[in-house]
Amino acid sequence: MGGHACCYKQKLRKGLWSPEEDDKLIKHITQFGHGCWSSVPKQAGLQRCGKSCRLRWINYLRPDLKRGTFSQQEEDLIVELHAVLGNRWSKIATHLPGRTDNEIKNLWNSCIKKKLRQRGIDPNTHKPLAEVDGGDDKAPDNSEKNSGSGGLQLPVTPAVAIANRLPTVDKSMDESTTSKSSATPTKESFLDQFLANHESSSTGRSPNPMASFPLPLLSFTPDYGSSLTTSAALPFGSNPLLWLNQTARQLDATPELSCNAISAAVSSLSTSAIAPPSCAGDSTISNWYAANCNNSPRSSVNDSGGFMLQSSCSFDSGIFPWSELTPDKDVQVQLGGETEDLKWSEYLHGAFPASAAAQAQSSQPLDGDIKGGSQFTISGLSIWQQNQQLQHQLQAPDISGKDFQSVSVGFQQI
DNA sequence: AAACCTGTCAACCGCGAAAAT
DNA sequence: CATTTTCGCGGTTGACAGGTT
Repeated sequence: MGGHACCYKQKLRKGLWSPEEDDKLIKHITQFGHGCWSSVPKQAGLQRCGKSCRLRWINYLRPDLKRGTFSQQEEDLIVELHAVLGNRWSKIATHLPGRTDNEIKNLWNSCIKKKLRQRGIDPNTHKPLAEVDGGDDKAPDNSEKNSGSGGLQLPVTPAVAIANRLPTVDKSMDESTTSKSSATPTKESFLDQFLANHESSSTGRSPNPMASFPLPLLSFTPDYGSSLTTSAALPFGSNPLLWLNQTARQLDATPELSCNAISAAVSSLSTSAIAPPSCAGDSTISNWYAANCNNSPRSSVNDSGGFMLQSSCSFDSGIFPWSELTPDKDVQVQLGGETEDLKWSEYLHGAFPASAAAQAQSSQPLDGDIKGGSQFTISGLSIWQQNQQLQHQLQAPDISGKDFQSVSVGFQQI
């Protein structure tokens, strides 16, 4: 195998990352942002190429990553999105907050494909295997196979049924944020709006974080095992909090509405960030990092099968960039209409490894090429503990409608 | 107990697009 | 406008762990 030209030239390290390297990278990025990736390794003192640093950060070290097993609803959503978007993993990943394209790609190749085949569905075309010649492993060509233009429409999965009704999916559609409004809420308009909302949220700066609620789509996917019913779907434009309350009542009356369904719903209430998992009652990133950021992924996986409730914290949908933060600058934190003053340095102490925080207090940004992409929204971390409580409620195996109502109250507080 | 098989996942590679020069 | 650099994406590889024979 060849290597990167830059790796050859500079004899850079390859392969697995050591904890020390991770530490360096985290410290550097939490202080200065990534800026130009090619300059990161030099500035962080790493013998890696910038590409490798970027990958490590995006796929493993970012604090807003949701780790652990995929829920059934997440898998369903991936299947649905794959039927529409094909192997555009990064696009699909934008609809699953806290998941990386690499993670989704791996899941698809190792798990979902097999499951679909076992159900007699061709994973590439999303059509019954019997109807697919050869069943080869070529990725779907969205603009052709899924457009459903002409020819006999064979029985297909709900996902491809929807996809077939869509206009040709091409790049221009991906980038479009315009949504077609329809007087009658057909499935087509549902999906159109779903995608439009997701596309707008995929920028990380969606004005309406509720726009990416996945339920309407999931409600069409009984074949994939979703336990959601149409009645549990959130109508677009409705108030999610009202929906939560209403669904809470349904829960009491409908115990078969599974916890997973709820988790999938609530997990999409905010698309911007994920609270680090497995740290209930111990809510610092340093602890989370100690528990999760090592080179033994198998030991760091949260196997609860549940989901991680998201806060409004994000490195990508930031309120202010790192470069604008000075160590003792007072920041105002929005908490559901209330503002809370705290010092940035205190905040760092509470949220990051002490060493990184200490360095942050004594350092200034390296140069002016820090990009907006390395921004950090402070509000989410400050409400972390609230999220931990909500996580506890939502991860309970037999969640009740009463619990769900308290979740709704919790969101109102957020 | 050893060899083999299988699944998972982090990381690498090459390419194209976008941005910078 | 051409060239170079940087970034992001999707495909692929290889290490590792656990299971099976």
